[in-house]
Amino acid sequence: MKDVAELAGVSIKTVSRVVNHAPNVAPDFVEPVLAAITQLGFRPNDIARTLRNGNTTSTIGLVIEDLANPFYSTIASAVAKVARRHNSSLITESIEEDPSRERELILGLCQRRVDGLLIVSAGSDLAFLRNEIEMGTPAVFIDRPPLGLLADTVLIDNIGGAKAGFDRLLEAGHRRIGILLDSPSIYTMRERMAGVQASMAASGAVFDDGLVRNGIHEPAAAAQAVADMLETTSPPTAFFCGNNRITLGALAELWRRKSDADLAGFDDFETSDLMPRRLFVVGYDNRQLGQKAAELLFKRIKGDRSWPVKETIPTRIVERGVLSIPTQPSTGERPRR
Amino acid sequence: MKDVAELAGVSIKTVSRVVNHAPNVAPDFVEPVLAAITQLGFRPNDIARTLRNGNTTSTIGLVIEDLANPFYSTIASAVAKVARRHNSSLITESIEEDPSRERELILGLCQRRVDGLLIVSAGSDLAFLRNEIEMGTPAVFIDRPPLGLLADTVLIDNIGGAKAGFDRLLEAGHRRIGILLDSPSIYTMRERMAGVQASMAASGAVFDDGLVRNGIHEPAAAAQAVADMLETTSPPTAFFCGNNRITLGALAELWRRKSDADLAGFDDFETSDLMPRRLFVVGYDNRQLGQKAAELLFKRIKGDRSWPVKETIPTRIVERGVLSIPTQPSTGERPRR
DNA sequence: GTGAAAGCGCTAACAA
DNA sequence: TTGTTAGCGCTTTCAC
Repeated sequence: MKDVAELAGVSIKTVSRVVNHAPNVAPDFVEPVLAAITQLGFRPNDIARTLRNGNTTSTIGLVIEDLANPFYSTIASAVAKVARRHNSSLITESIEEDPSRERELILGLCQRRVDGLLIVSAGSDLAFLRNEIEMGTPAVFIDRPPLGLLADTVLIDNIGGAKAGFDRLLEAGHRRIGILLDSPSIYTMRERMAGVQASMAASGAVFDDGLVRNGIHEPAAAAQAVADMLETTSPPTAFFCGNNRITLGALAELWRRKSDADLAGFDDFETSDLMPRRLFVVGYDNRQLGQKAAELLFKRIKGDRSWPVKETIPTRIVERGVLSIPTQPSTGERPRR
Repeated sequence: MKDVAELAGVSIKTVSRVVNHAPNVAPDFVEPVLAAITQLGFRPNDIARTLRNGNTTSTIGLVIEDLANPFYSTIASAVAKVARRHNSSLITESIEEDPSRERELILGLCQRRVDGLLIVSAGSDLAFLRNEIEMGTPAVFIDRPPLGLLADTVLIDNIGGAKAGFDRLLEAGHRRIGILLDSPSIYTMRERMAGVQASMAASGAVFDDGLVRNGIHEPAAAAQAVADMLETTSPPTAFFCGNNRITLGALAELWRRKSDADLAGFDDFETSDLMPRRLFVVGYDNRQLGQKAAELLFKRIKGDRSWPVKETIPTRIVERGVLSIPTQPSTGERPRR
């Protein structure tokens, strides 16, 4: 910047004014400055600018498990769109398989002085964040409420959705329904299991421990669980899956075995209407999770200090599979995921 | 930091040393400093640190079209993993539907002083980047070479893959093959079309303009194109699709019409083995695109000034669809996409 | 082993 | 309207 000023024969401050399109600069000055800028390839340094201007970095941080999972990438996409509207950029940190890293990643973002945080928590204790929030870094939680903290949260209607999905299987006449879930340490899994139990209670069905499989973290494990259960003496006639990855694994295994066991799963997904058999999915607008959370966050960033908000995204049961394909293809319009 | 120093009764510099785990600090000093840090909730300001330390932000920038598309989010995930290994964070900027924004997004990242850039170019002229690269912000290009610039690039074998895919349809006996592509302004589409033409040339097939549809940007448009072509007087007996989104739209429409037209498409995708009919896909390791590019970038960041490199990821043809499902479910292990 | 002072690149406040 | 000065929060000389 000093070099530009020298080359243009003006003061460093004038350069600053030109760069920032300040109102009062003599037109005679602006031109040589611009020339010098291009000649020297000068780019204003946002780092220095941020340091000077009270630390608003125009950056927000997003903490998720893994961008490769469409659930998270859809959220990230929605967040990015809102961020852009607010002239903000997005730093994404992936926890991947190691929840213990959650804390260090979040603190790293705080050190970078992001304007705010969006967190799909892996479940670790987030009490330490209270300080950071008080120090001026607001945080909004997505899909799972924070542990040890009261803060804005955007959730899916897990209980209602799971109940409705399970209801559908009961309505179809099933009485032995296999239940496939990821680890109960995950909030959504506990909630969805509660929804299943609510459905059972309402219908007078009897809960059978042997029909529940936990800790299923990938499709292959779901397939294995389905295989195991189908080979018992009294196999389930239907399965309820706790998320989309489990649904996919279960579906593949059912197909492979030419089993006609019914299937319902939480989460819709992009190609659900092209699946080779009927299935019920608990669908919702995945993008809304990210969008609403980001909008809440920017309200906070702008100074909103009102009481923390909890929003819940509604769900609906949809029948999917090629048997239910509509007359006009809808692949492009349905919420992805 | 000044406050911490005061509270701990030491100099500001000592605080700095403690925070940075500097080698030579008297143990007597470190403890009260740490106490003061926790008491005051002090977090070192990375912004200021960066400014002082010659502008290495430990951040890289990724410019893509949209995280909601699994093609891009898989790349982003792979990049994030490499970045983490190098203690770097990832800022992702989405061009979305407006390629003219590419330049401004890239320059914005330069102003933020990212250590390097990873770009899936939307095709605008990137000559301006030469300056930035010379000024010390290396850039690596993914999936499409930069326009007006020589720089590291990681590509897919588009021509070879498309040729092999088209060959497969010809081998199956098809002579009228519909070709569905996104806009020819996209590099990969031109390359893949070239691959198709190479296949035709090798087999002596005659090129028919009427069998090509361009500018298909979403599944619904692909479905429409398939519908149109099937209703002509001499409809194609097979379709070749330029990318995964087109393949999905075409597949949905073929299913809806109960058409047994054959299908081949560039890009594999997560649920391809659960599609209700046979299809051929041009598969490749999608994560490698991001991973190799990121590794190249970090080499550059570390000072490698050797001649620009061009890497090509190989492809292979795979038959997908439930008819080809293997004995053991493979959903969890195949490269996604 | 520790501290004082200078400065990273920029801009707000003030002076000219 | 333009330039000078000071300082954002930190770290790096270089004395002490």
